[in-house]
Amino acid sequence: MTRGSRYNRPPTLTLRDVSEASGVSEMTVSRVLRNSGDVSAATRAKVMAAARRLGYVPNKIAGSLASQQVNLVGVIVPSLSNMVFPEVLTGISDVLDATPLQPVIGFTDYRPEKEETVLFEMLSWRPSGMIIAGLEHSEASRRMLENARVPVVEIMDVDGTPIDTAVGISHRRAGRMMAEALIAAGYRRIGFLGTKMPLDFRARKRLEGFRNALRSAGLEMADQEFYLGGSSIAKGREMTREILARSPDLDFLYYSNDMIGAGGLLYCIEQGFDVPGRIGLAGFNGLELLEGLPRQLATMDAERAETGRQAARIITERAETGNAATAQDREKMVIELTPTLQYGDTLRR
Amino acid sequence: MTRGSRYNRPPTLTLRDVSEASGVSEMTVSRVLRNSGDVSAATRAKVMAAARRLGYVPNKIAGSLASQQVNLVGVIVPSLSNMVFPEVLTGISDVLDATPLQPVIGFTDYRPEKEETVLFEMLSWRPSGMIIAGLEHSEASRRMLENARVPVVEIMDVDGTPIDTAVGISHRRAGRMMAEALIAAGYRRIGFLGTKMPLDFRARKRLEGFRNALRSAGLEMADQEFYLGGSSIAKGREMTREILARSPDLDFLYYSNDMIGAGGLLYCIEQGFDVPGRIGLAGFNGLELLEGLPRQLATMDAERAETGRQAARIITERAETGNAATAQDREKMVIELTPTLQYGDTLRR
DNA sequence: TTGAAAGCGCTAACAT
DNA sequence: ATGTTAGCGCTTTCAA
Repeated sequence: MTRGSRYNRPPTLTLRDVSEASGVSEMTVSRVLRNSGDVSAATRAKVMAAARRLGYVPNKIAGSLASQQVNLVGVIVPSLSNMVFPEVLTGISDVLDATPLQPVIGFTDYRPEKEETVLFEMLSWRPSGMIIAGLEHSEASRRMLENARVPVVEIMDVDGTPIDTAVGISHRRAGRMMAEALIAAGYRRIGFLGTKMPLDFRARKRLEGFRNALRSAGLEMADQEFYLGGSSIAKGREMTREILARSPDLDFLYYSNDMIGAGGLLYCIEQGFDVPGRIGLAGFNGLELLEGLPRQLATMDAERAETGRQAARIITERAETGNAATAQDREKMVIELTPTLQYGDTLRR
Repeated sequence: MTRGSRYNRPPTLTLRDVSEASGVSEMTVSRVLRNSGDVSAATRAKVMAAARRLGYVPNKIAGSLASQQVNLVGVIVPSLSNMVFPEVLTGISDVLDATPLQPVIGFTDYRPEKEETVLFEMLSWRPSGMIIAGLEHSEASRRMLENARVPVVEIMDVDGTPIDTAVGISHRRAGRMMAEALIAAGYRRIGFLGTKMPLDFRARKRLEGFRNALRSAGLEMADQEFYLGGSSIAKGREMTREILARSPDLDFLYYSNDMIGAGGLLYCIEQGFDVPGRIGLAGFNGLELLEGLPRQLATMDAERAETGRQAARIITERAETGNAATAQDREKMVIELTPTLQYGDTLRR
């Protein structure tokens, strides 16, 4: 049977082609192309020339099957739309770029079923590690991650029990910190504006932490406004109008993200409100992209790039030391990063 | 030699484990798990139960090697940071989600060498298709794409010769359209503000088209300002201050993207300029996220999501009809989408 | 409807 | 420094 005859598809080049073209055995060609083992400079040159001339591209499918090594790291995040995940991915890339590992990205759209599908799909490629947003997963997803025999890093949340390792900020603490800051600044009639999305656990935890801190200070949330769909400046503007129409005496508005916070800020400025005197405002995320607004919104930076970098580093280290250290035989580890409060121009000190 | 003994790594489950657990041959297990061929309901049930119980995850590496089919589509874009590529990716995902194909994303950071590396890496996985931003590639990259024997769709630009198929808007035409609109509106002293990045070919083509249209109308660009680094509202504000300090008589500012355009808009409003009377402004991209600013910036929408959808559709169709139709034996095809001019509140009609 | 055999393209392990 | 052999886990093909 001649090569390729099993399929009615034109075969791409193989090691064998390079071997024939260079007069060097397949095995040695393989060694040259992987920079592995001792190969004389002369043969190396012959092989490289032949490979380049033919335009040979190695087949990683075959290579990975043979070596039982796949230099991919699965990364699962909710979406790209809200600006926060691109920064995490950048952090991950920055670290992996210096290694043989390559990130492969998947999206859940905040839907557990989709997370399950994407995860199954990724694990079927036998990656060297998994980085996944959040600590809340379906039972099936947890089991898959536990059985996968690869290092697993859950990112952007540490409020809960990780499968293996978690890196990120505590959103409960972030909410609490913001509440404490604005109480200290003397604000008392506090409103909250945020997403209705029941599956954004991190937003929910921030709200919980915020509310608990208010209670500890003997305060209650005075009013709140929830919305569906994507965050935008326009949405924040509209919601702010509504909550203030209903509760004109609010003296602080806490937004679940900077995008809607920016809308609120623009609205308040237009209305001529004294910010931060008559009313204070704060968002969450520390979006650089909003710098340059007429005033700087108070916010809390979530250490996104650093989270990505640390997660990638953990995977890299463990992938190097062999796959001995996996979810099974390793103690759970939590790395909590500390968010920074930025007062900006919308929160009195 | 017992299974796995070649490696000192604990093996994950294989078909053979499911076969043994269910008392059905490996081959039939494979058929069940792929929904292929005729299998009796009884055996199917047995197999599914065993697979689920064991938590079996198929090994796509092995499967793809055997079947010579890889259900991956490589997608290469410059970056995620500037908001435009996430939308393209969303369009691609929307279409691929209904197929067995999965996107795999790579970034070039606008660097041809990195594009080359990423492309080589991707092709080594033998994907079913490639989607890549732009028409400008290094010689090596072009050759790789030509020899890859997979459908190739170049996106977001049609000003040039595609390797195989191109989908997107003409940036030259976009620049020209904007120039014609503002000339028709009576603006005459025109300034340009944009990125210095020599490798952002699309931004450059827009500028070329814009300039050519000015010349056709007997006008010259009155002043221009270039910057390095990422686009932000703050940057746009700063640049606008500078260009107007230097050339106070400008009556129109054309920004190479909406982000810096937004900064310019905020600056002009603050300065109390009559926009669009005394001075008109326009950006490029149609970023939804900026809706909600005090005024709506004139812009031109680049059909990003639609570009992604069409590209994905092309790959899907060709992947189905077998790999016969590849870059080699197919005529080059260009699909030009038409951008829409949005006047907003900053461009007189 | 089910099974057995061969082989996808490469690399680990073991010669030489 | 180079070559030989076996096999990675699955699917195609062919036989029963």
